[in-house]
Amino acid sequence: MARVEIGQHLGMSPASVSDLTASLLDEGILVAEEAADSASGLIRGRPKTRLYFAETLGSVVGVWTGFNRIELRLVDSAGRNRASRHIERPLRNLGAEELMDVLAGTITAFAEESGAHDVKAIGLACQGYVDTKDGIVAWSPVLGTRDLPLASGLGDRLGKPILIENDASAMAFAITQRNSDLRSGRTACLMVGDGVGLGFLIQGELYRGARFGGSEFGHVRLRRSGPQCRCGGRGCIEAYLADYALHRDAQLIDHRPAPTLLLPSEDAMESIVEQARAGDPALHNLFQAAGEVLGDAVGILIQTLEPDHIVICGPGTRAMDLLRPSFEAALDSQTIPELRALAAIHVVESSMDLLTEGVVMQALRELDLDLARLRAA
Amino acid sequence: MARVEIGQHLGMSPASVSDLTASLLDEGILVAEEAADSASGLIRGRPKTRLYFAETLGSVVGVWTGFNRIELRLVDSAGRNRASRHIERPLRNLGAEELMDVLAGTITAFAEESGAHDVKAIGLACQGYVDTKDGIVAWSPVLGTRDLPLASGLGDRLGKPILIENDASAMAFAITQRNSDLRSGRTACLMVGDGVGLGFLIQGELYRGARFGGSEFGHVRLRRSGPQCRCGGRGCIEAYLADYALHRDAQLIDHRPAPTLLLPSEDAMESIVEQARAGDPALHNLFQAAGEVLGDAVGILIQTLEPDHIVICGPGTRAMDLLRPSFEAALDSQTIPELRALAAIHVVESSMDLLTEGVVMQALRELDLDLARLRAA
DNA sequence: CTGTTTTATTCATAACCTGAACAAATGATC
DNA sequence: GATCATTTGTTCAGGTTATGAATAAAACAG
Repeated sequence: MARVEIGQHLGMSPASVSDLTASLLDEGILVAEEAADSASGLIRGRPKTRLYFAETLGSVVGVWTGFNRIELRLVDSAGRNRASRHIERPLRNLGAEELMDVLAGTITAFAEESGAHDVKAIGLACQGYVDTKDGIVAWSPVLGTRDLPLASGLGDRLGKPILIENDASAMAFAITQRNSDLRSGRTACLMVGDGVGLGFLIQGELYRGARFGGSEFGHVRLRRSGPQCRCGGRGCIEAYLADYALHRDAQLIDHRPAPTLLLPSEDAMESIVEQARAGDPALHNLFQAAGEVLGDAVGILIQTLEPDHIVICGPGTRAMDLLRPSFEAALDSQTIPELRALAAIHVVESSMDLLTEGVVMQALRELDLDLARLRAA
Repeated sequence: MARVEIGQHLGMSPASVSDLTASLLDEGILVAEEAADSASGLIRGRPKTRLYFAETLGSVVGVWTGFNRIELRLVDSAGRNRASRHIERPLRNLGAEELMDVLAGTITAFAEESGAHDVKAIGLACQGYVDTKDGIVAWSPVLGTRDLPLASGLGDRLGKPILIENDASAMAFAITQRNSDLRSGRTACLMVGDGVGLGFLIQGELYRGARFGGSEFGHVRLRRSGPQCRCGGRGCIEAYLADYALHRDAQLIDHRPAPTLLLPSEDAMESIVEQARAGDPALHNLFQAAGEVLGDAVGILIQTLEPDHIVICGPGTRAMDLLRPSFEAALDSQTIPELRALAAIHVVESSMDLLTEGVVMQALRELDLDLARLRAA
């Protein structure tokens, strides 16, 4: 970003920006563009010199822990992706200490094999209600324990600051960071995949509820006596829309094999979608019911929060064509048209690896703030 | 509030507060307490001298427009209540121009008979989705028209700035202004009365959705084929809990007379509640079903927003004893216990006249900002 | 009457941002 | 290719705002 643009974003005069950036450049925190790329073409005037964060300020590891998978990503302080990989590893039946040992070991091994010796912080996205201030997983559908002090546990093992975030919030953050339109006003990101989660942002900042967590919108009960959900309740939004729910119901319809690793693979889900597209009426009904629930869910969001943007994202968007007719019918039937019209609905195809991007971005931001604090001292 | 307290609230040093308040005292905007009230008792040290807004800076009229009633209140710039009254007047079948004529006439008459010649602004609370920035009623369950430019229409007639707010938001604001606990964290105020509305506050500031309106939570559909709602939909929260809904169903049970003025009076509602308390099983069931819906509604709020405080307010709290058993059962059955435990639930008995207090407070605040702008210029 | 406690004020100072003028770097034009 | 227009970035003096430290003021305690 060039100095003028920074000024416009912050509502500051160019003079101030120049002043502040000069000292940051001196300290090596920022680096100026090598310029002379020319080929700028038709713009008159002195060309902008963009400023970047130096890439030598340390790197950050972003981690997503799923039901049976760990996604890892290494990013340097300039925001460039340095390495990423994922590991199949069931985490379901581990005790608290064991879980943290496995995570710490995996992260250390990943950093080493990526040749990163300057890891400054670790960002972790996980399912459930996360106390983002104290780094505690207050409740999770996949962990047996509750009030798990994940940040301090990993911090003790790795000796680095740990940032924890709900996975849907992390994805919502990544998506809004990529699309500046979504950073103005209120944006509700509904992530459909392994589960259903909501990340809600006001003017680009993640909404925080009590204990500084996000939302457990996926476990809102839509149908009093609906299907079983893994949270223990019945009729939750998730119990219709999550991969595990769709696969469970598909198994009853056509006796396909149960997933080998507890949760269905992407291939297994694709196969359900393909067969439904090919015309299998029972599977088609499955997606019709899911679409209806999605419409009801978005309807609740509109009537309650009246967001400017609603984003439907996550692997579940793979079946959006099958969901759409019943989704739109349900949405229209339950919202006041004048209010419905105020919300723009976006479908963003995104896989789970966007999650690590989200937590990395947040961890980098925290790092920046730390830098600011260091400089102040 | 004393200077020290102002400093604590604003996170400023006493020196700065002293400096700023001195100039405001000079200009006559603030007035210092006459002190020497003594009787302070056990506190050592120099006694605080509280500062108040002068009462000579003009007054504000707060108005609530209901289905068949107009509530009015006159408050001076010191925040003291000067006059209030209410008028029975059906507003339902008026056209836009006619409605604004009636309102303007009523407000002028009220100000005159109260001897207020220094009315500086008017705050108006009304049902429906209100664009608080442009002063437009985008949608309302009681008005035929949509996108009614109420603020500019009344502004033209009265020649004064008009502030419009959703009625539930106005009541929520008044309640949080009275109880400082509710101004920290996130507070969801569910107002049950003529209709059902939600005012949601984050750190004491009203949440604004798209077009700067609030929430139409009362028209979230809880039951797919539930009872008819006045919004045109079916199974809305309001269609179970609002006075008109309870009275409509009570009429079917015991053939009581229809309300004379479209909406049931407080007496009529009291009589239903009394008979249910006395043991009428069908009426008792009515409140049981309503309590269940209230529990589901609060459950959605907890799972979606995870507020620190939930306030149930409005005339509907008159039957809280009847609602409570099914309310708590429904709430517990649909929320994750760990999340349920994070929200404190308060029941605040409040009648509709608290609404005018809410809009007056907001209008006064706007006036203060205007003052600040004037001083700056 | 002196000491303690809390509130409020004074004042020099530091931090921060800004407008205005100016320098720099490019495209456009004749 | 010299000059002008246009946009970016810098320098600098000055204004606003908040602050810490010292001090005064107003009460109670013993």
